[in-house]
Amino acid sequence: MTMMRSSSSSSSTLSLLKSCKTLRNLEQVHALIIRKGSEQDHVLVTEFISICNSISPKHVTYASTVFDRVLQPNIYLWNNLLKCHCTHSSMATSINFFKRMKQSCYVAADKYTFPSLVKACSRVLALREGQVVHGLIVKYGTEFDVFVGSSLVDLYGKCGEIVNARKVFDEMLVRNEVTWTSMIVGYLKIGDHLEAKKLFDEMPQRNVFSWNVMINGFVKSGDLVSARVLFDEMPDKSMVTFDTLIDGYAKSGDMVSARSLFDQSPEKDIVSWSALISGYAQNGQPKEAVKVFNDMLSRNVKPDEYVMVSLMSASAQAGDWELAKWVDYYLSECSIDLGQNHIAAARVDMHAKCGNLERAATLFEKMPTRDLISYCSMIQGLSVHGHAVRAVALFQRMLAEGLTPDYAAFTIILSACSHADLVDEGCHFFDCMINEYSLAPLTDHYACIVSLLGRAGRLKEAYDILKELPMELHAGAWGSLLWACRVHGDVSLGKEVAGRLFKIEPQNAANYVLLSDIYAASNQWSDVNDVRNQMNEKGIRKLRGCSWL
DNA sequence: GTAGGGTTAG
Repeated sequence: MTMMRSSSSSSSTLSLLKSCKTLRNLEQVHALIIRKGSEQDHVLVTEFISICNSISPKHVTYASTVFDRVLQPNIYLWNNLLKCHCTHSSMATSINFFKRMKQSCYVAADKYTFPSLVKACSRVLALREGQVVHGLIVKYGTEFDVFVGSSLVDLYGKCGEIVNARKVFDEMLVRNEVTWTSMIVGYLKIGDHLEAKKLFDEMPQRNVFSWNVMINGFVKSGDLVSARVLFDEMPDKSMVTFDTLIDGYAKSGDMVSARSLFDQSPEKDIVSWSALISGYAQNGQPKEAVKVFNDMLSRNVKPDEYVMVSLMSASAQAGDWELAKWVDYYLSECSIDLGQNHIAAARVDMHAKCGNLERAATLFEKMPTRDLISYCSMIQGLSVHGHAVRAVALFQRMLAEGLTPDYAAFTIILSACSHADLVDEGCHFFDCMINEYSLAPLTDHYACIVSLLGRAGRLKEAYDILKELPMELHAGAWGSLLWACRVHGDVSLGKEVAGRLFKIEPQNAANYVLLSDIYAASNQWSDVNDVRNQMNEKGIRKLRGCSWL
């Protein structure tokens, strides 16, 4: 403050302003501006707004109040606060602010006004609003500015309006790397990799963005070979370049390449660590994921929400109760926003899969709103740990809350019923799936319902469900029905079912053995012999329990 | 005399 008092000229206030790092600093300089009667100093207020914007998105309102005290804001001021709104507020807020600006008789929009406004539209793919802005751009005569043009190419490209994007691009008088890159993004967006690559090869200058965009385009389309070729050609790779390809390898399941590139990467940022951890978790190597996570901690890299979600998924898969407890504790201590549904759902899922059902239930109930994902995590947790009745009750509650179950939700509830022989409930949900939610059951759903009916001895009902379906898709369900026929000694249905199974999987010894057992159980020894002869004729050998290890 | 804009990754 002593330093502030001694400063008298506007330029020293300006440099003080530039050195502000926190809201507290800003407030102090703000007080100084007021005391010195500089509230109408356009340069100072412009800088103030810009600093507000860079310190935190939350300070847009603060910037607005300072702006509102300026009697005749000039174009710099309007444009600067418009930019704040465009980067942090909703598109509607930004457009409303722009309307206020248009009504002000002191200023006219210029070429600096529009790029951020177009970006506000492109961010939310608001094509209609973007087109209106494009009209204004022409009206104000700013369409030949390279920044304005690039923003329009970006808007149309991101909205999939490739013809309009190209039209703007072709009509521009000056194009730079950003213009070309935006055009390439447009072609990649509609999946035209050939045209994208053509532009990439044609463009006079490339920067790091252009390379990364093109590499990412190949990665997204699954063409990791082309991505790698470009990667190896690229002169000055950035962190993003490594991140993109490491993540591409990890998502495609090629953890060997992902790991090797990660090890080559000169620095490792949070995105690379996250890609590797998530890759191991998604590819069934939870232990490896945890190892990488520990390695990351030991290098003092702070995990973020992406990393924590992957780590929770790994803990859930590994069923590692101790690890789950530690992760839970870590989450409660760190600054990650635990209110987000996908994080809460992952947390519930982790505890449920690790068998800590009470903790899962507590977290589940504490969620402000429960979505389908978190319900399913909780229901599945109850089901696999033997609480089918609670699982059914929770499923009912989910329906009562008005959530719409999908295929996966029905698989979970039918399998819960099937594990606990809840026949009536299972039949009810199966019926509900078809008639109330208009979902045609898939293989897994048929397998659950048939095994459920079969174990309950309701063989005819199971048969009636299956007989109308294309057999090839449901061999498993037919097999489970045959098993039920053996358990309940139904010879005639067993013969019928086995006959069908022999047609679609003639080499599966288990079906012959089951039929032969069915005959044997009712003392039809000549039929037993017939089945054995059939097996011999077809050269099928009964598989003995064996292990390759 | 002094100020401002557009393109990439999980």
